[in-house]
Amino acid sequence: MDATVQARLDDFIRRKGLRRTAQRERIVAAVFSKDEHFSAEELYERVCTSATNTSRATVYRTLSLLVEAALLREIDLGDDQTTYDPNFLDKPAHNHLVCIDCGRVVEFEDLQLDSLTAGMTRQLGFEPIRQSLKIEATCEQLRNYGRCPNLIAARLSGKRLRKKR
Amino acid sequence: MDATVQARLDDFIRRKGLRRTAQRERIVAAVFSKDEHFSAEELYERVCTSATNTSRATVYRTLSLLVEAALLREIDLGDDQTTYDPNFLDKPAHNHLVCIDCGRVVEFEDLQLDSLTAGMTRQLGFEPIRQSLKIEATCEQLRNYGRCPNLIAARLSGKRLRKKR
DNA sequence: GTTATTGCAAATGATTTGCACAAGG
DNA sequence: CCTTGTGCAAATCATTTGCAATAAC
Repeated sequence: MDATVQARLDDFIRRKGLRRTAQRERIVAAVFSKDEHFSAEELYERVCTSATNTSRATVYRTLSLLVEAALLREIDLGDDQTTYDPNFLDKPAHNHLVCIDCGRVVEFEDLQLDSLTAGMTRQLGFEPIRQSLKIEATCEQLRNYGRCPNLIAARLSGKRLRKKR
Repeated sequence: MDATVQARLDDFIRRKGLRRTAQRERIVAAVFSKDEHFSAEELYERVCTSATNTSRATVYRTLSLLVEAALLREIDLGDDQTTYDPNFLDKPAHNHLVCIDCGRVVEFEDLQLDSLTAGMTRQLGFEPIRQSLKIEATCEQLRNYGRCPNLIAARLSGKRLRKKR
């Protein structure tokens, strides 16, 4: 876990008078151990091993705290569960490309995009706070070569691709 | 209801071998009677008067059909219900600005934005299909004058502003 | 007459919450 | 101690679904 995250977290805990518990430590560690997106359920599975008992309720409650502390962002990828993104402290306005075919999610930033949308927002009489661009696309690799490494990897790991109700 | 919508709908009904029922007619009429966004529940209330009986299930089922027929689009405005947008036949890639303060939703298009994102998508190895930009912003009017006509109107009509769980 | 459609009520599934017990400071 | 945090199970809430009754074609 990054020092910036640690510092911000300590500050948040102090300001809000929160307590340090084993569950929270474990959840926070799991959240920031990689910088991939995850769902609450995926996090729960990472954190609730046979040895350590952590309930879903606590996972959800801790996630809310981290979002409130601005250490984590909620994003909507079009499925029916919230996706959390631990990887944006140094990327204030990042956007997502979701592949309809292979499920890959690509994160990107673009200054030109940001200034374009900021200008539009002000023109409309608002002050921009946050933006998210979601691009849905198809995979050229899959179309041209009939296969895509990501799709194969996803199937092997049983990862959810897109679970629309 | 617009002739294009009617034609597309007729075509869809024919192709899929669907039947014309009183419920569907009523729902479709309600959907396209204005070009405002709505939730399934709002539509249900518009359509289920004392005289005519229409169940939520049928409303949901018809909404799915209309989305499948590409006559309606589902959008996510950050609350916990799907919002439907009947007003996009002539606006393929429209985007939304949601005001955190006054709840106003402004729809807009921008060709520059579209070509920018299309270029980025292709560079990443995908073919763009659909995009949605959601900008969250604060209301300058409210900040500068202490009030915003939209907020007042929304409160009077009891309209949902942002219902985050 | 078939086959699609409806309404109802029950099911689903992610998330939240009430509450009694446990644990941090 | 006193208050915050936890786990559990029950509650929510939008949406979906099974099924028997009904209505298109």
